[in-house]
Amino acid sequence: MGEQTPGRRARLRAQTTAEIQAIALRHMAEGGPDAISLRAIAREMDMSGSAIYSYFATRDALIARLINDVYTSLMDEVEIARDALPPDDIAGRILALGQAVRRWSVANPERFRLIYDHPAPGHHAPGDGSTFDAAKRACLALTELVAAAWPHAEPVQPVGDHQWSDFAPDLVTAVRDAFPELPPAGVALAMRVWGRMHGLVALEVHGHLGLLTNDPAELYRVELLDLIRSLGLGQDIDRPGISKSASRTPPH
Amino acid sequence: MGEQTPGRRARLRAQTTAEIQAIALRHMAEGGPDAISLRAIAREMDMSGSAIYSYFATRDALIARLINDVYTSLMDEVEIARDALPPDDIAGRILALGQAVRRWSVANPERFRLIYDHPAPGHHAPGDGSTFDAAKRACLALTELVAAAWPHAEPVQPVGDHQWSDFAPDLVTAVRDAFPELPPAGVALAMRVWGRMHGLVALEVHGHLGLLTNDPAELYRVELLDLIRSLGLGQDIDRPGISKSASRTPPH
DNA sequence: TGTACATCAGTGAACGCGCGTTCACTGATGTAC
DNA sequence: TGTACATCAGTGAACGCGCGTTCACTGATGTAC
Repeated sequence: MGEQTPGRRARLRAQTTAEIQAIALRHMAEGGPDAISLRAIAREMDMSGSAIYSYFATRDALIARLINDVYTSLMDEVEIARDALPPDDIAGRILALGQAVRRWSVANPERFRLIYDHPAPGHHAPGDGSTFDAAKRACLALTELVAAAWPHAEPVQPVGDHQWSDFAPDLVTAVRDAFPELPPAGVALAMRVWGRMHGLVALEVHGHLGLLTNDPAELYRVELLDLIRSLGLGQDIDRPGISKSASRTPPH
Repeated sequence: MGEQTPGRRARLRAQTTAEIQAIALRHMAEGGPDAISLRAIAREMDMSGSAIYSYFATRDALIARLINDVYTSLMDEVEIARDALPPDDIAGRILALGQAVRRWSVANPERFRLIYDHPAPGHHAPGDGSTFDAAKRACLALTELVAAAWPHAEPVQPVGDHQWSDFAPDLVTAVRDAFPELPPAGVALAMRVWGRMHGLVALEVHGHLGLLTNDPAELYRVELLDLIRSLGLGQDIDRPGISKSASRTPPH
């Protein structure tokens, strides 16, 4: 009774697969990526260790899947935050995107480490393809905003020496398709914006900032404001939506 | 014959200790921090596994020592690069410091990971004291430059909400001693500068940038120029010492 | 210069651990007639 | 509706591995008289 298109077995299978991943993520959150052990996961599920092999061919396969899913969920969340603001509010969107990145990262430090630190020990990214796709997605989301800001940004940005040939061919075709007006320097700027958003967050997630300040959120907010200024959008940053209170708990 | 003050035994001892550390660093460079195995080190030195315990009480003790030494050597190198320029050339010093950070990091990716990523699995920083000192040293080096730039930077930086109470007491006293004119916002700016220098480098070291561009050095150079501009030192960045050719191999 | 003793670097066997992965298997769940 | 068969999730024992750490010890190097 109750056989949908996926089939009962298929559903149970998917559910077990999901449970394995969930436990793996929790173990990772508790003990780092090395703490992912097929035997330990099986133990927690009251299964024999070998049972996992019906779901993942190998420990590496599980980890590769986790990386993929985690990166996707980060980008989903970030894009939702960005899309909460109107497309023409570029400054607001950049701020929202940046703060979403930080929020997610601080809330999920181990997942952050999984995708941004080196892969778990012994793990070699399979084909590198998926990681590349994820990085490209992140970079493209930023490129879209930078492309919109480019007319304001170009006059106030330092002149660098960037050619199309400096970038990965895949990325180049994707960018030229989507943003025909954007020169190589714009792509470079998008990557620098990515790096700038990454820096403080990486320090915080790895515990280096917490020893020095107890208000990293404000530090990051100001950094984003300066970033927005450096994109030539300085005139937009004192609007109400961007006020301090929006990003910080009670003003005192 | 030939007994100096340290004593022959003491010298041999120091030498063996150094060799253990060197091998540990090499193993780490090859297989990540997990690849540090006391037994493997001993094997390579043609010693029994237990012999290591005359030199380090525990695996964690070895790693703690490595972190300390590596952080110190990074900061030594960085400060030398900075001091190659005259003290009043603030923009030049910032650029030199930043590029030294990147140079060292790209040349020693595993050491970078050792000090900036999470500690090796199972390793809890002993007392956190040493890591704190190292982070403080890095932050103070930047604070010195930011303090010098502050009169130029303040008018062009976004206004944030920073109090002395937002920072670690140790840091506050150190800063107020050394730079009495610098307000809390200046300390915050120093940390943001740190984060900004860290971001692109972290992405590059972890292999995320290499998939997208093959000239991360130029990306980083332009980022530093923009950073210098955002400190109000824009007028200084077109001097010869800062020209592109200084940071990049042949112009074509 | 020679002898007696203390130091201490290094040995090697052992303990106990958890791991990834393979393999021949059982028994329940679903499918076809 | 009932029977015969195929599927396949899960079992449990085993292989072989490397690890950190402890412990009682040996033998060379240094020191004191």
